[in-house]
Amino acid sequence: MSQISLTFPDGNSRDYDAGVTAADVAAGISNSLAKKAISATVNGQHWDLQWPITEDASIAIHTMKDEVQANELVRHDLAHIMARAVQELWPDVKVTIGPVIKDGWYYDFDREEPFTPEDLGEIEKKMKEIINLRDPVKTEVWDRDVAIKYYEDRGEPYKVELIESIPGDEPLRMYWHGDWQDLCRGPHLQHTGQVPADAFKLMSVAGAYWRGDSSRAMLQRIYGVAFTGKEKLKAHLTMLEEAAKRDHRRLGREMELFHMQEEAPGQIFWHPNGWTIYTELQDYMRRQQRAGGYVEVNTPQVVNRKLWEASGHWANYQDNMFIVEVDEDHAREKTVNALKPMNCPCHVQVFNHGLKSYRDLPLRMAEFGSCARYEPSGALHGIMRVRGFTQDDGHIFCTEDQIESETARFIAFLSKVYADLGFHDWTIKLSTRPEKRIGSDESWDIVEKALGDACKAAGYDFEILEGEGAFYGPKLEFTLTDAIGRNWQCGTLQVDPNLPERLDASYIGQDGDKHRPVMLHRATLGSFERFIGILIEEHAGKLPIWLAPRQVVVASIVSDADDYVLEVVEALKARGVRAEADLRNEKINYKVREHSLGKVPYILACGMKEVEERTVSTRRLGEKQTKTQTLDEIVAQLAGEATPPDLRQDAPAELAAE
RNA sequence: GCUGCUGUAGCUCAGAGGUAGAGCACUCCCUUGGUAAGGGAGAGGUCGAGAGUUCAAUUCUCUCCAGCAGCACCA
Repeated sequence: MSQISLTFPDGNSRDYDAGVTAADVAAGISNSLAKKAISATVNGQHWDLQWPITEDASIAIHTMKDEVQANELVRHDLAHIMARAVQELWPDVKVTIGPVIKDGWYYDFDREEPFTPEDLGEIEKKMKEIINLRDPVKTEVWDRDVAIKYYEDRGEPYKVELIESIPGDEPLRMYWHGDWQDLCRGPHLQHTGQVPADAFKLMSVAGAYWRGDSSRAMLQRIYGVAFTGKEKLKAHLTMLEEAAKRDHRRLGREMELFHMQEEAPGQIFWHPNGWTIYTELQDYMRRQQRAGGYVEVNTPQVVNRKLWEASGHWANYQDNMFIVEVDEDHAREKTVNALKPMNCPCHVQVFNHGLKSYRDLPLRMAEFGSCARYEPSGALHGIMRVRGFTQDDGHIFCTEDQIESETARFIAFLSKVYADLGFHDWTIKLSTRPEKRIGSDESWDIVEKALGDACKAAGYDFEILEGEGAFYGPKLEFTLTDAIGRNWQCGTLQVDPNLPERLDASYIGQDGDKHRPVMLHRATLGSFERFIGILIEEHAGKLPIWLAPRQVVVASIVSDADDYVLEVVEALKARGVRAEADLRNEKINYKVREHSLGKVPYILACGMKEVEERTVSTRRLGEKQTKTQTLDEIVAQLAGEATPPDLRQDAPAELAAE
């Protein structure tokens, strides 16, 4: 038998018979490692302990201490254990697939009756029994025909379909957890007892389409989360609770920011508090865009279908548009219109009005454009996914040569905005040509390269999303990470030579001929509505003071201080601070509690002592400690702190120390 | 849009085949209290909408609407 050489992480190597398994290798090292081992990495590939190794390779044996591998195996084995538990409880249930996902796994089942929450409890119990059996996990490679016949005989049509979709040259691997069998590419643990029985939880059950195809059967998907230890599960569940506490729908209600009601599904009734955040953010963006060389425009909401036909939206996007037919009794002429789902066609109309010269390019046109999209009902989510929203939209009309510099310029713009808004952790993704596309390969080459080079020139790395571009051009997506680790795609930049063509945009070049400009669609926040949702969740409602709807509440401790409280409020308002008086007949404890829950950044309490000394007792949100400050001092301080970040440097000199 | 669940006072929720209840919030009264809930009284609901079964429906059935979770969608 031939020999192979295996190299260990410490650099040492040893010879083994070809076909040796990682389990044999571990056993050769020590008894305890043989027991503790869960898998190996062989030549960089995650490797089942049972798989034979047939050539020289690097090898590392993993134990539960190797978090990455351990998590994957635990979750993967739990998927099988759950499927086994379900089939032991309900033998008629058909199994499909069960992959590992972030923090856990899911498994899709075909079963007549839905699983109930009580069912989940039973399944969990059964899973723990299976874990305690410490059944060995075994694996074999099967012939295709044998596997298909096996599943046909067992009445598992989904498995048959799966096997049929696996390329013919790939070996089909079977795994057993005890007597229960599943098709699986592995790797898996040594035995079910290696799964920690106290570090997983079944979370929910929901419908999911077979193979993600909405025209196919709806299966029932059970989600679970699992970790390598009990404490980690607990930490995860705590994080979920934290996320629930931050839910912008709940905070929006509690902080009286907005509401929604069934007469206008997917649209927002902004209340004074919420609208303050909105306008503050919009004012900020407007200043940034002016400084960034944009001209601002505003275009119609209700636009005749002729324009949408010309732009291509009527053919490709109609299902998502609100169609507005004007009644003949009320109008001179019956017309069919649509609420604009996007601003771009209207911006081209502005561009087309009057002759444009190459000297006008790049022309950066911005609009806080109110758009309406008929989103599928199931897609709606608070103010994050709505049917009526406003984009911080912009279109840059430029030449192909200017794409790179304009892209670099936009990245710098976006970077400043995100930093001002407190987001320092964000990434760029470059989506390249999809299969279904227009335009020549040469022009795709040029434009994709321009986007990539612009990122590099701006000093940013990017990830490539192969084939994810729009049919007309590649795009950059800007994704930020929030305080609890969630990712939100907000900014975007898309290259579009198509729409100028369709809507016949042109400029006069240096040569005196007409040329076609390229359009860059770009947005920084995406939509104000969604971005405000993100901000609310990012800060758990405790917004930075410049965005906080109510920045200061001045509360009287005794009613004899009321006049002074009003004077303090006026002094703050005169400096542009959003201040309110609370003169209600309540104890200071009550007022502090209420405004703390309302996330007001500052509470200034005034009793007779403050009246006599012309001071206030300052309490910052979340701090127990209060501080006595003179009226002048607190007014100057708050006027400084409440200034938007982009205006800070212009703040009066007295605030420079802030 | 699909599957499942849900819809009772402004909010959070309880309840039953015989036309409703709690806490908080709200209004009024007492209380002027020093940093996360002082006390008392009062007002407030076509039980999501429509139809059906029934002597009787908010409760049971059906349809619709909306919300929640997931899936699909997000040219």
